[in-house]
Amino acid sequence: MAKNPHSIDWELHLNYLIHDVSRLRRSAFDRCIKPLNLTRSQWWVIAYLSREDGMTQTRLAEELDVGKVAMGGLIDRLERSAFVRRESDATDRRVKRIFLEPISKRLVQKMRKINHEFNQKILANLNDKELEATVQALHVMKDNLLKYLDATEN
Amino acid sequence: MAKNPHSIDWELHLNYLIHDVSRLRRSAFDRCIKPLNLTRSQWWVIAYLSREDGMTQTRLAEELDVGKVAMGGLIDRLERSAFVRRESDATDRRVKRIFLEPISKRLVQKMRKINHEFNQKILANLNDKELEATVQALHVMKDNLLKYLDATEN
DNA sequence: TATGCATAATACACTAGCGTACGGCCTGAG
DNA sequence: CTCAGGCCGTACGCTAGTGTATTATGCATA
Repeated sequence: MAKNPHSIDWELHLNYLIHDVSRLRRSAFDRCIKPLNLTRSQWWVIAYLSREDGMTQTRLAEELDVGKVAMGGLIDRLERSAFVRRESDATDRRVKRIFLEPISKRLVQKMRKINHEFNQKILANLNDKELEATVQALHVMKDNLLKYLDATEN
Repeated sequence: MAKNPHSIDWELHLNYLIHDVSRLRRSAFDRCIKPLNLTRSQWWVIAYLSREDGMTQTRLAEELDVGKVAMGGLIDRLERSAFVRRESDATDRRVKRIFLEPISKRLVQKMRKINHEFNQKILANLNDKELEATVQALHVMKDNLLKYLDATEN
């Protein structure tokens, strides 16, 4: 490993690591909740709805930071599996509000527990100082990225 | 923010951060190389081929840690855009070897430069100590994930 | 009131990834 | 030599995300 953390090797290493951890976490978590017949993305939709039932599709898309089209598809599939239902808004006929079906509400507690246990496993062998430094560094990177995206927008 | 780094809030925070940074980096980089008419995944294929031209599809899939099917599709698109070409192996008629077309070879240097500048921007405002701690923590998380995936395999 | 702009959801086309199944080819054990 | 099992690439079907265009509705303003 190169000594200078700003060398090309370090850059690549860090980027690959972030990519890998994110990807591995995704597939590990998907496997973890497979028995519930849910995907990670669908899990998130239910989790957000559990805190505020009856959100708008567009609002949900913004909360999860995903395109409206992607959210529409997610809700299609969740509706097909009867985890969720669409209801037209009474006062604004353009909007459709998404509500959890009872089965999803019953799942939420179980999902939270699974999520917690999963995170415990993944964050094992890390002490507080390391976690803190990591969170801080990732924050800086995120800010840099948002600045970049903002600057090159359009 | 909770004081105990192993609280539920911290877990969520860190996980969202990793997810966000990975996702934002992906879209920022995609935007960054858009002028080259390449996607990030296609970029990686060319980058790996530039170090060893004529790799097997399966080998490439392993290197990039992606399924053989996904790799096949990537190469389809790269071949359609004339960045690479498939050649049947002389001695083993099952395998197809992938070679860079001259245009890709000419792109590699430019891509490396773009990549380096991009990383500089994203890692700005981070000192060596923070980077080091982050790399180490991510390594631990990656190991935990690999262990988990290995244990639940099948 | 009428017009014109903004917004909600959707349609369409694309890239990317996963899992499973399959045909063609190689190879090693008998 | 044969053939059984393994490997290479691919077909198919699925989830998920992107961007752009479209339709219907709401709303503000002239």
